[in-house]
Amino acid sequence: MKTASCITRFAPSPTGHLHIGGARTALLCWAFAKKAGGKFVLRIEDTDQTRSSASSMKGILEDLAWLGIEWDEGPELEYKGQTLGGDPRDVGPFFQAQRLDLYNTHIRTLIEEDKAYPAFETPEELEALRKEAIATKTGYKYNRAGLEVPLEERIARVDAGELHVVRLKMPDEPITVHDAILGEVTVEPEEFDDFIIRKRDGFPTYHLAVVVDDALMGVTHVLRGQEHLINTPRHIALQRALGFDTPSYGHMPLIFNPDGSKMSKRDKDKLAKKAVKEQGIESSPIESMNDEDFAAWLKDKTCQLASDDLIALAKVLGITLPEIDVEDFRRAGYLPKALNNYLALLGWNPKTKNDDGTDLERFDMDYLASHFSMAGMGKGQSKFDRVKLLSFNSDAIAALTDDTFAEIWYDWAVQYDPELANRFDADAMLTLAPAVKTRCKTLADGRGVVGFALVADDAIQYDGKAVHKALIKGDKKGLELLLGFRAVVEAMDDFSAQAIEQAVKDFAESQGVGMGKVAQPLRVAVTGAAVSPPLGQTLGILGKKSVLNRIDRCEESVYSMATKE
RNA sequence: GGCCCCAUCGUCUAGCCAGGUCCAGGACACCAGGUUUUCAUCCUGGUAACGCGGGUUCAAAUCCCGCUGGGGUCACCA
Repeated sequence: MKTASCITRFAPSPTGHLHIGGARTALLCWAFAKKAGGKFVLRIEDTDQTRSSASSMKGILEDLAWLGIEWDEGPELEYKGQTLGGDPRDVGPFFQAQRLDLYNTHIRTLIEEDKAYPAFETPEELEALRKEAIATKTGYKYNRAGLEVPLEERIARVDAGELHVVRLKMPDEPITVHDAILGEVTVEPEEFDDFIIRKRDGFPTYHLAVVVDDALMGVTHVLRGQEHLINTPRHIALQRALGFDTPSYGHMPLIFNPDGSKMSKRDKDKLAKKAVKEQGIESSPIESMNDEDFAAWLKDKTCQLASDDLIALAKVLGITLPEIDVEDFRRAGYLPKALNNYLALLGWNPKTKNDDGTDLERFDMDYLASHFSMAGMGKGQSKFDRVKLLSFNSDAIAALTDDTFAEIWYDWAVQYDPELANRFDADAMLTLAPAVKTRCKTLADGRGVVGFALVADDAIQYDGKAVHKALIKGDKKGLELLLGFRAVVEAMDDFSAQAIEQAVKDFAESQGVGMGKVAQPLRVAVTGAAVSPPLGQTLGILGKKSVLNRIDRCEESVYSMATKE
């Protein structure tokens, strides 16, 4: 095995979509490796047979690839004509379930060297002991009963095929973690018991697998969430028992919701359940689910819906689900660039000034890969501020060229908003691009900006207030100007945005009024509202015929409103 | 509850390690004004924080202690 100067890894368990917190961990691991000129390894921790799934694994790989967090080694994935992953150092496989022999070899060694031992208690027995400990308010610790069994008997029982777990004999000494972010953290031996390294089902526990794999894959730096800090002394003990080197550790602070709660996938279900109750819905409003399952889901606080069902439900309820998984952010129309930038900044700071003296906050993946350093890592937990992310995202969208925006928007729509993609093809979206780009914070927002073009000419809902203000108020000058300009439109051959703008300007001048006097009635007439993209673009998107239709329809609607008064 | 980690504007943070240049800087949000045919963009300005209490020191956001608060963890999950 060849060991590079720096090898980091991201090791998700394939039990669901990639959580946004996981994405940040992966991003910083990636950045750390890139900066050091090392390698970033992806490993799949699928030792929990009951919860792991191949589809989750695939989803996580795709999410990472979409973000642009490319792994040098690991499971292979074809993405946009590129192959990610591979095994150039021959350290695979990268699925823990395929590495059982490796783990068992090491476990056997530990047992032979009397550093680990089989234990025969059933989960039920241990649970009883644990409950007793809680009842008497003493901390629970495994009582080492497995060690009481004479060695020969242990061997005999194992050989006889009796179900057992294997536990590590924890050393009776304090263990210090030298953490790159938090400094030295020492934990006393009383805090640990002989934890399980192999389960009854023969699979290693996370602790054993992670230590063996990190060592065998040559991992030099482990960057992970702070929830693992207490595990690290266990891992160090395991490394010492196995004769492995201890890698450098860095435990980064966790990310929370703005209200301080954990960012959990369940938040989505929670919100949906609340909306269902508020709206008094009693039977399943979506086809893919029957009433029975719906009721069961509603009743059980911990019950989670499949992603597709949840999305369908949210649509019916008219609610926006909170984004928690990378997949949610993709669907909502965030750009990887903005998401990565925001994520990196959540807990890491480049500590660099821009030329104008402000702090550097906006940077891309190249910058991260060439400037990331542990020195910039913060220690405090942070809250996920969607509003700031939205700001990053709108800026990233606005900075796109029209061509790129149209391409990205179209691809997004094909995948997440087919209705939109049907109404506007890629060329139409290019026409829309200048109008939409600066007006949407996410790709999903784009729909709202061009909403006026999505309804049929005879289906426009006129905003009474806007109609009144622009067309009726005063001496009906608004309506007169509108009808006057209708003739101009009819005579136009070139119906481009520029030509329209010019025509409006010329017409206003000829009538001796300000541009607004012509523009607003026109805007209200064709969109139904007082707000829309610039007139040239608005009319251009609709096309000449549609504009004339809408002006006529508006005229009728004004007469009917006037009659009512 | 035990153990462990953390603590600067509403939020993310710079400053803290090597105390004075900090009546604390930036970003997002918010408020006001300007540009604009509306909206958005953009520009200008503004409001806003060192959790509390002790120490050490000529001097503390920065060092020490306590408290409070937040978080993690205590699985045959990872």
